[in-house]
Amino acid sequence: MTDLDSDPGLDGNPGRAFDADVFSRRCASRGVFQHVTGRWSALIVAALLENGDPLRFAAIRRRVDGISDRMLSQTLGQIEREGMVVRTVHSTIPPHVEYGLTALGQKIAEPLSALIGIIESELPHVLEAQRLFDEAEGTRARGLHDAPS
Amino acid sequence: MTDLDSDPGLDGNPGRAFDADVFSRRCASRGVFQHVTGRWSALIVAALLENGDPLRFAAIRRRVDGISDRMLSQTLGQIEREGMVVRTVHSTIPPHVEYGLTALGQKIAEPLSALIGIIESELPHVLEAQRLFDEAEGTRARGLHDAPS
DNA sequence: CAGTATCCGAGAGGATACTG
DNA sequence: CAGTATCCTCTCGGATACTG
Repeated sequence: MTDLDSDPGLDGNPGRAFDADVFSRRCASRGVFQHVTGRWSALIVAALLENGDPLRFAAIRRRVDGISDRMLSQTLGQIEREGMVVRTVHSTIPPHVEYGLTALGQKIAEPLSALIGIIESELPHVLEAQRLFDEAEGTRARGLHDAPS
Repeated sequence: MTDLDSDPGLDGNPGRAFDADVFSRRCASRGVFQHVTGRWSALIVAALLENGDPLRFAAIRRRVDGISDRMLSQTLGQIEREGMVVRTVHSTIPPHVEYGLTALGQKIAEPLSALIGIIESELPHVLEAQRLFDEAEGTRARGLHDAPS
């Protein structure tokens, strides 16, 4: 369970096999999962995976449409801390900073990228489902929705 | 791009191939992506996928540790609206309601489940990366972190 | 059992301005 | 260019209480 309290080995033993469980509220993996699936993290790592090579700050901002400087900086810091991206600074003027995926970052990014592909291709079905659902909203209270007994 | 404004076919044509792009702020797929990767949706559909069969309200609440009645109800409603789960009511006393994945829901759940598996198995590495990162915080301002010029 | 209604606080996140 | 700092808003989501 990898409890945050009665912790059997969170302290520096990365080789050990944990029985991590994101479904448990107090497992550390839950927090990591929340971050990864956060508003911006997923899009950023997916953008990096899709690009293949490292990207510069401004390039990521351009690709991840709608993100603010503040959130980009903050989110990059977070996923860097979690070992998913590496930050490389070239001390030139003007500064040149690149962000690239680590091996861990790639592993994480792959299912996210797959998810994005599925959502994009299934979007019409989702929109249609929403339309049907909302339409049925008006049709309420007239004996429906029951499973056959 | 599937703009929400100059919309070329969001109105009831699920067969048509869209050029949906989740990286575009105004593409409808962005919203769907945000919902799917929301705080609870991913855990719920993953729980349903893992279980195989439909689950009852209380069973999901038990599995998705920490979720409140309110958020479970709200999130189920949302993903039902998006066509990922089906709600089946058996009009008995006490009421018996089951939630099961649709085909679409399964497609979505699969990469999420894969992501969960990766995070759980890589958790030790993430924790170690965090430790190293935080440790380096103190080691600042002494000429480091530069890429070789 | 399976929800809905209401209230409320914390924090995610946007806008703007400033810096190395 | 690549950020940080400050402020402020607004949504998410928890607690609690009630219903069919």
